[in-house]
Amino acid sequence: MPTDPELRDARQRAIRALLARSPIANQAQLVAELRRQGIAATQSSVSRDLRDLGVARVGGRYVQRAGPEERDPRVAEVARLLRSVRPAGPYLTVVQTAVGAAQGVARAFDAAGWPEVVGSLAGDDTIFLATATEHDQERLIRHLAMFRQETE
Amino acid sequence: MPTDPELRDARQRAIRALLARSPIANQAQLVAELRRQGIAATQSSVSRDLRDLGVARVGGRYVQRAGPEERDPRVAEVARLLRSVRPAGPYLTVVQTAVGAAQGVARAFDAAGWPEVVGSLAGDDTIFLATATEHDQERLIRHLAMFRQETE
DNA sequence: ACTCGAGATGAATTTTTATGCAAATCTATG
DNA sequence: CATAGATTTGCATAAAAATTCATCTCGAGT
Repeated sequence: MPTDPELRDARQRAIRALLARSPIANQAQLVAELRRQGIAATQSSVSRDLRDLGVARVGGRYVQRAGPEERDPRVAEVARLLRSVRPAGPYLTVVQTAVGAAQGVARAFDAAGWPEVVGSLAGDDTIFLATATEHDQERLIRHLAMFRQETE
Repeated sequence: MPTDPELRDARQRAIRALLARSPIANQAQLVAELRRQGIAATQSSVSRDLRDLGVARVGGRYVQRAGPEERDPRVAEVARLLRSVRPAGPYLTVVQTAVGAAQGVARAFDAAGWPEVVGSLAGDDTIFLATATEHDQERLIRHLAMFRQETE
């Protein structure tokens, strides 16, 4: 039983590639396709991968989202104002922004309508974001990371 | 056990409204929310509704799609060239277009990348679209209907 | 080297979702 | 009305997906 994060990433990339080529009906089929590429995997792992990748299941099919929700343009506008994103326990995430920008950034987050955010509170250069579960926090941080990248 | 199509539509509208307000984790919860609005429903019906509405489940939550896939702008461009859409048996759908437009329209369909379309073949004013299942055909026709509407 | 903690994994299980089927209701037609 | 056909529905069940749990691997720190 390998515990290699690289294998995991390789598998997830393979899944992305497979879904990009054509939609897939269920996880068992995905496991079979991976196996044909020489990638061993179980339904358990694939289930977790699909969650991590944010893949959507629509009408009984897995499809890649173009990310209209993940890369909200209103958030992209304020991306350069982001300074840091850090979890504070499993349910609260603290975002630091440029001085005076927190209110505006928080409004952009609200506009994005990320489902994992239960509520937000903005000060001057700090935003508190509350999420309901640890998974939600992970998802939120992943969303935010997409915008952080372009500021580095 | 009512068999009323209006109740069905009302339920589906209620589901849309609920999802617009906030994402929902599973169908049982959806049934409960509906019941609180006085709408009786079973998990069976809700399952079928979600399929019919094209609602996506992402990361363990049902979310409304903004329809990036359903209302592809490349298809919208050629919408006025559409003349008719008719099923020919459960797996083949025949689209009539303006004379000479079939090739271009078919290219737009391909670009849209609708997952339910297995393959397409375009003549001069006719396109054949092959789908794998009856459900897929229904979905395809629903997709096409969205563009037909604006031509009427 | 040894121990500890943090992921990652698969088998088994639970939970959730989809569907086969028969009953019920509506529509169209004679 | 009576009847046939088309749809919708719920129940029971099958199918699929998520999660629990024990285990394994890798590294950091001692």
